[in-house]
Amino acid sequence: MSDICKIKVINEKAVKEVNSKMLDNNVIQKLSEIFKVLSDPTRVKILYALSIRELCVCELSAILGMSQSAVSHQLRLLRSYELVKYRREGKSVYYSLHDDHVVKLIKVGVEHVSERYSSQ
Amino acid sequence: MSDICKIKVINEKAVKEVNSKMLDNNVIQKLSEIFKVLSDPTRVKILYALSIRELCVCELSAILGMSQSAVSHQLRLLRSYELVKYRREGKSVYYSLHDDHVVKLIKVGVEHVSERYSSQ
DNA sequence: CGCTCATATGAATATATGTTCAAATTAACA
DNA sequence: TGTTAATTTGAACATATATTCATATGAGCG
Repeated sequence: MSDICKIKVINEKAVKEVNSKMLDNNVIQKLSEIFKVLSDPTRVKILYALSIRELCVCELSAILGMSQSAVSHQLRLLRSYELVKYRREGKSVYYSLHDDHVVKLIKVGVEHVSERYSSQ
Repeated sequence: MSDICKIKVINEKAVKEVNSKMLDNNVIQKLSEIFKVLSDPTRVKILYALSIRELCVCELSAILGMSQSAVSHQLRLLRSYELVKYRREGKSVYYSLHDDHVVKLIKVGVEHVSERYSSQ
């Protein structure tokens, strides 16, 4: 925070240009938050699974090969971001996607990954 | 890992269906990795800034209001994922985007965020 | 060469986070 | 109502990670 580089002329131009076009801090924040949610394999699997069909915690834990507790913790997080919703049916709680915004992101991500690790 | 739920009939059907349609583990892994890169506000800012124009470390640190060291550490990470490339010009090192795959992701993310926090 | 500026790097620290374990809810059902 | 199954929750632990500080590298320049 102290040692900012000394070059003046060229910098100011570039810095000002970029600053004027930079995304709003609030948007950046929300953006990185949503990416953080998707930065965990378990959560991506859960969301993708739910994009196929509604599932209860038990089924999810079987699909993921993980403890119900771990799955439940992740579902709690996904709930807090309003990415999933749930309904109770007897003893089971069925989860589904709140909407399909996130699945779009995942699909674009899949494209990115494929383009990166196949042709190139 | 021990207590998988006891319901048999309904589950097997759902579990099998989802498992058959589930994304490859390798893809999931790579997917969450790229999302993890984007899960930090600083890195998103860097990538977005570089999508506007080529910048040296010094300019980036001015734009972000962060120490050169912190920026350099993040650039190193972005380099390791081949998201940015660089060229030396005298004492400065100029960074630019390796390609624009990631910017696509960021832009879809921005759409997601806007749709989420404006209309709804 | 010695000096300075731009950048990189390594160690250290503080903080965040994913899973496990144990215990608590909640609903069905006999 | 007492038992069991499905889920949730809280604490704890281990691991990851973003930034800082100090130092190293590397290029220009006198």
